[in-house]
Amino acid sequence: MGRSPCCDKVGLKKGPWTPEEDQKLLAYIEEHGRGSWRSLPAKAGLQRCGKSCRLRWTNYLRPDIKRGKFSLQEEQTIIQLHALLGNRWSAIATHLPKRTDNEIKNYWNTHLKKRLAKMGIDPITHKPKNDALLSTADGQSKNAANLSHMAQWESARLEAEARLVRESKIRSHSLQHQQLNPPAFALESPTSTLTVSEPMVTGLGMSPLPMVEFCGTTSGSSETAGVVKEEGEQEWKALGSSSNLADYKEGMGNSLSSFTSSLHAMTISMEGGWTPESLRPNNINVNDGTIMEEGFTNLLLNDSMDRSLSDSGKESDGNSGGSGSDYYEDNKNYWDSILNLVNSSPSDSPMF
DNA sequence: AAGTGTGGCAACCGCCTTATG
DNA sequence: CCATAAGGCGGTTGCCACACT
Repeated sequence: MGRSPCCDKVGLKKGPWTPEEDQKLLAYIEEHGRGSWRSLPAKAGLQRCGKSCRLRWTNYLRPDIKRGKFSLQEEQTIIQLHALLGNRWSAIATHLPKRTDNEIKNYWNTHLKKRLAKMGIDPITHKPKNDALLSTADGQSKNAANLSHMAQWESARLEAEARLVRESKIRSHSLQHQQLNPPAFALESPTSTLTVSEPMVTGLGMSPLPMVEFCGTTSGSSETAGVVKEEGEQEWKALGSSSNLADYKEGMGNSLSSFTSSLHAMTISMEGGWTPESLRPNNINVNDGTIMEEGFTNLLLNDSMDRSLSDSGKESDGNSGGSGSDYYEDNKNYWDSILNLVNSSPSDSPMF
């Protein structure tokens, strides 16, 4: 019944890995491949449990890991994907080849979360904090507008989440289809497999939407998707023609576009300040190709600026170590660069 | 120079899902 | 179909290095 008993944990070493242990694990995997993590420690001569070996390998020893400082581009990707996916680090890591979910998680917790918090952005919901929005100089009319904007913000986020759920449902439905008709295109990373099918009509009132799938490397998912994995593979590889690559890029762009276009809509509505007029639906033009980035940037910066102004005379809290205008410029550039990424065509995006 | 505080990161823990007999 | 182990994932902890007092 069931599998053979798990490794007994008596006498197994814990804590930091020594260079000797690393060498043993590396040597074994290079020679034999990963195989079963449970049996690996004994075969490799390690006094560790399989789980510990797997973690050490995936988070540190894997040859295709990029270490060191995160680039601005990577930061942007993390922030955007976290807005969409939340703390699904493995899913986020799918879009950052050579970075592990653990590394991304640590970087988020130690750097990005704090930075967003400092800027008055709730790192969990990715929307401006209530007090930040409500701390504007003049009174109630703006408060009402701000609350409306917050509702729109949340609405945009929920819409994106709903779309993800829809796609997930479609995915499960399409797995059978894929078994008969392998996907037109597939990407895979050492830790996950991503497949994209041809665009399909996904439901009532929805435009054709390429279907994007995120599959773990659990045995079966790759096979189901019609992808053959190679152990020790060091680079992502694209299976398919360049035209299919274009389809994939377009699909990924559409996948994220729900959330970002909603942000853009809000951006436009915010332009010119927090006025009731700006909230009218016809002021929201999602299809407008020219996105007014300044509005969103200003939203992100309003809080710090407001506080900076209202606290004039007081010492700044050391957010940037510089003057208020320096801080404003830094943040503005930061968020503008994020918006540039969002607004650029998918083919321009380094993400895709 | 010594003590203390803080940040960063590797590793562990526990839960959940998947695979297997 | 059920029980159970393996694998995967996210949250948390603990250690180490560096900064500050």
